[in-house]
Amino acid sequence: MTAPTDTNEATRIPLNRGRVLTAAVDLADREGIDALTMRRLGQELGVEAMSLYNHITNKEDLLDGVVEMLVMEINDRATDVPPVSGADDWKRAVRDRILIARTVLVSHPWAPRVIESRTEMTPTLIGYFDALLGLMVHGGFSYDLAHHAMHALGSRALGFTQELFVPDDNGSSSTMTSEAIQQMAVAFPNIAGMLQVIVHDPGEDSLGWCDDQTEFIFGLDLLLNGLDTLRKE
Amino acid sequence: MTAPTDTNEATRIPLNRGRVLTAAVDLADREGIDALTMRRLGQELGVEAMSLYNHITNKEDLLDGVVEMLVMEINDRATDVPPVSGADDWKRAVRDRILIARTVLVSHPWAPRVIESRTEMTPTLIGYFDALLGLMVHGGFSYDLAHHAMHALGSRALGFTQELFVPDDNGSSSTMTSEAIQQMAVAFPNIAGMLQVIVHDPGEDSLGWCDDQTEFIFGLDLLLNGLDTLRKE
DNA sequence: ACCTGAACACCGTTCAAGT
DNA sequence: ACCTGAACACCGTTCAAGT
Repeated sequence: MTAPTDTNEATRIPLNRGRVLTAAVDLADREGIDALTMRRLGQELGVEAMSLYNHITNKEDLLDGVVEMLVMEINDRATDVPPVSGADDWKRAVRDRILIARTVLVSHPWAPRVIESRTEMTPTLIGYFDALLGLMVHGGFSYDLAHHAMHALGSRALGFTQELFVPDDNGSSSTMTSEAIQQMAVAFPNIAGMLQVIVHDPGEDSLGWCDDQTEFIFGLDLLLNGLDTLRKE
Repeated sequence: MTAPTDTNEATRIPLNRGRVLTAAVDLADREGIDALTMRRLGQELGVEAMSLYNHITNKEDLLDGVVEMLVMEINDRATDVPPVSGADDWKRAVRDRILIARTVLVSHPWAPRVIESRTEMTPTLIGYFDALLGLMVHGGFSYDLAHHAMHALGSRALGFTQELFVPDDNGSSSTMTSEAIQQMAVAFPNIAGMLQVIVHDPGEDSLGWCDDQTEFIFGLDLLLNGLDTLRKE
C-alpha cells in the first residue's frame, strides 16, 4: 500500500498497547462503537486483526483499556479544579470534578455503554473514586454516608446518566399527526400535558447535549444538596 | 423428536408473537441474556430460527417485545398500590410504584441491560410513566418540575440502577493478599478507610440483592425528599 | 400461511506457519 | 518477537423452495 521504496524499518512503527488503545478510541469517535471490531481496528493500524492479540489479551481487555484511557483524561483535567477551602466547600469541589468527567464523556458519546459493560475496576478508576470520596470525608462525611453517597450518585459520579428511550424527541409534535396527539391526550393525559408545557419552553437551545446538561445538573444538585443536609444531621 | 404417533395437528401448537416473547423471557431467565439468540430461541420452541421471523420482524423487535412483557407485569402489579390520600401522599405512592417495578426487574437480572439498549418507547411504557407523572402533578408538581423529576430519577423510575464495576466485591479482603491491602491503603487511602468500615458492618445479610436494595432505597428517598422540598417552594 | 435449508456477510478467537 | 492465513464456531438475516 505504501511507496515501493518502503523498507520495513523506516515506515513501520512497531505496534504497542498504547497505540492500539489510542486507535480504538479514535475509531469509536469517528465511526461509532459498533465499528470497533478487531478486524476493523487492525485495518486502521495497517495490520491483520490477529496481530492485535500480541498487545491485548482479548476484546474485553481492549475495552478495559479504552475506558482506562478516558479516565486518565478525566484525572488529568481534574487537576484544574480549585482546591477545597473549608469544610462547606466539599460540594463545589465534587460538583466541579463530576462536571469535568462529564465534558470528557460527552466528547465520547459511546463511552457510557462501554463503561457499563465493564465488570472490573482499574487502578485509574479507583483513583478517581478515591479522590471523590476524599472530598466527602474531608467535608465531614462519615465513611458510611460517603459509601451511600457513591451508590446514590451511581454513574452520575462519572459524569453521565443513561437516558431511557430518549422520550422527549419521540413525542415532539413535528413527528406526530394531530390525530395521534389527540389519541395520546386521552390515553396519557399527564404526559400530553407535560409535553405541551415543555415544547413551548423558551430555552430552545436544546441542540445536542445542552438540554441533557440541564437535566444532569438538576439531578446532580438534587443529590448533592440532599447529601449536604444528611452530613449536617 | 416427538412420539411416532405424532400427527402434526395434535402436538404442534401454532406459534405466535406472544408465545415467542414468553419463551424469550423464560430463556433469558434460565440461561442469561447471551443465550437469547435467534437460533437458540427457535430450538426452545421446536422450530428453526428462521421461522421466528414470521412473528417478529427482527431481533430488535424481539427485545422491544420482551421489555413490553416486563412492563406489562409491572403495570399489573401496580394496581395493588393504595390510592393517594391528600396532596402530601404523592411521595408514598410514587415510592410504592417504583419499588413494585423493582421487584419485577430484580427477578429478571438481565432486564436493565436490555432496557437501556432500547430506543423506542412502547405504549405500555408510556402508560407507566404517565401514571408516575400523574401522581406528581396531582401532588402539586408543576409540569416543569415533574419533567425534571423524571429525568433526575432516570432508570430509578423503572426500579433499577446500573451498578458500576460491582466495586464492593472487588475490594473484599477475602480476595486480596495483605500486601495488596497495604499497597491499596497507600494509593487509595479514602477507599481503604471506607472498606474497613463497610466490611465490618453488622448488616451482613448482603446476600444477592439485599445490599443493593438498601442503596437503591437510600438514593430513591434522597431524590424524592429533595423533590418534595422543591414542590413546596 | 407458515416453516425449512442453504447461503451470505459478518463476529471473536485458535493455531500452525512464516519472518 | 511479532505478524499472517486459514480455519473454527458462532452471530443476524435473506431468499428460494417446500407444505
